[in-house]
Amino acid sequence: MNVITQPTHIRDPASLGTTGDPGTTGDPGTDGDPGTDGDPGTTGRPLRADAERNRERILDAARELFAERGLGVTLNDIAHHAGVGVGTVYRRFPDKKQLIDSLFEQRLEELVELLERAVADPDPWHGITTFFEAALSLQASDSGLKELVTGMPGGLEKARTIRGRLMPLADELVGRAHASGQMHADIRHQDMAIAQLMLSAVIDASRDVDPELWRRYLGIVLRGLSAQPERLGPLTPDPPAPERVDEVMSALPLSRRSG
Amino acid sequence: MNVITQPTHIRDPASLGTTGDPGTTGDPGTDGDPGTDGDPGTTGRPLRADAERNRERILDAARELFAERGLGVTLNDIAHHAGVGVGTVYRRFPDKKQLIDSLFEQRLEELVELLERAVADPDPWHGITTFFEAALSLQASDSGLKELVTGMPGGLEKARTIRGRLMPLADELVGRAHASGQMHADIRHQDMAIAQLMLSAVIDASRDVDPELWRRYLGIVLRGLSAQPERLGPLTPDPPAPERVDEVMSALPLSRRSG
DNA sequence: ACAAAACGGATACGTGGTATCCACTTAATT
DNA sequence: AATTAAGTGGATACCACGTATCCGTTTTGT
Repeated sequence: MNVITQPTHIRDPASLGTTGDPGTTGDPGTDGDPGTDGDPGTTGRPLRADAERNRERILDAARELFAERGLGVTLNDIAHHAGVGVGTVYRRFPDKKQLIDSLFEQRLEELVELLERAVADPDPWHGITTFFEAALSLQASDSGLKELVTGMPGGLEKARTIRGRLMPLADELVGRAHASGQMHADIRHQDMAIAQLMLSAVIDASRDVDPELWRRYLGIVLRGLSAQPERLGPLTPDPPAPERVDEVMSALPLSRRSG
Repeated sequence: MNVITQPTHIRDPASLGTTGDPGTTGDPGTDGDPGTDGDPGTTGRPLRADAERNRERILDAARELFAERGLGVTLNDIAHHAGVGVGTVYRRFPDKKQLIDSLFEQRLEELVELLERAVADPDPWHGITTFFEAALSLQASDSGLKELVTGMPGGLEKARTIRGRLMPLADELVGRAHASGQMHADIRHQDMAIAQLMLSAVIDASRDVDPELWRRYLGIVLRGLSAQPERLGPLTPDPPAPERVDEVMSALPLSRRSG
């Protein structure tokens, strides 16, 4: 399930009314583009009160559903959850990409701030651990955010550029941790990203079994990154019960590509 | 993309010929079940020479494609790659599940052997590292195997039971490593599985950028599991170039569940 | 009261998978 | 070589599910 499925309709003008479609053949739509209706917020004209109300509702529903089920939810789902018709959603947001963009811009900004705060921490290692904890915590509570950070759904540029802003900060942070002798010498800042990726996998897989499980494996990974692992605290929480390991292992999505 | 998509056809008898389907309405098939044709290998009657040849071809193609692209490949893909028609594949293998089962039973057995050998290793830690290396190496070179080990596609029982056989062995192995003081005291055998899962994510994500990258992160994870991380060797290979981190982060499949 | 704006949801349309059917080809047997 | 059962192939039915449209109806603002 690609998060942003390729637009499929795009009715070939030549095919208008050639494939059946009883009763709709003639008379192009009156709603299709009634005077640059789309793009509210850029155009000056304010939305009608009910429209604005619905816009909010849609945004709320989208936020909730994306967080809960990831970016894979359909606009129909969102519409239903918001208590409006599909048409309303599509009038407001030309496609899912724009809806996601307008929703997550701010959330992604949070990540940057988190990392900036980590860099500013007088104790670099403390900065690193708290950053990981905070960032993963966000991802654990918001599937949509997680997918924006790891999987790059379709062509969301926003996610890419944000990752571009994170990189130099991570570099700085790792540099400081090296200087203070707390980070193992052969760790590079790129490893922070891959660590995130590994832990994201745990978040994903264990969400239903123990939503806090990632903390344990963050502990293990941090030991692997640290120059003085013996100084780090005990692992929490406990590992999954042996009977449930299977559940965790089985909860991962599978790879793509078919032809 | 679920690996084993629910069968969709299963033509409702009542709907025969009610939805159009010009020219096919009457006269049930002559090929549908000509005297228990299916299940070759259990039934005594040997296959005709060409049929047997095609069976091999299909198996080869399936092996190759599953390894290369994961269990998501369609039977049509396999048929084409084998140079036979789809019908031929479906006559030989009632559905994809059986094809997978007959292909991977042996491969999964290999994993068990690998772990048994690790348990037998006089140096438990050496056993652990070599097991991880061998198992992940297998997974890196065979997407299908990887998916059987982590994602449990649909209802493949075989994978589940194999994992059941792995567990006690892992327990034994971790016990020995504890006894020899090489494994960190608070590690449990369940953590081996989750470590696999994390590293599988790296394998998946980095396959196109650097297929050996998982070794570096295995190194980091092993440091996190070890009681004496300072004794472990340097990390290899190097991390991905900063410009390529994005590629890796973006290569992960996304979560499932829609409604 | 009236027009413009917005609504809603049935429905077209596309994609991409599974599985079928039957006219034709081929191996095995006589 | 003739016969025929076994096997083949691939166009096609069929379905699930997603996106996006269209237009009769409802609501808002003046």
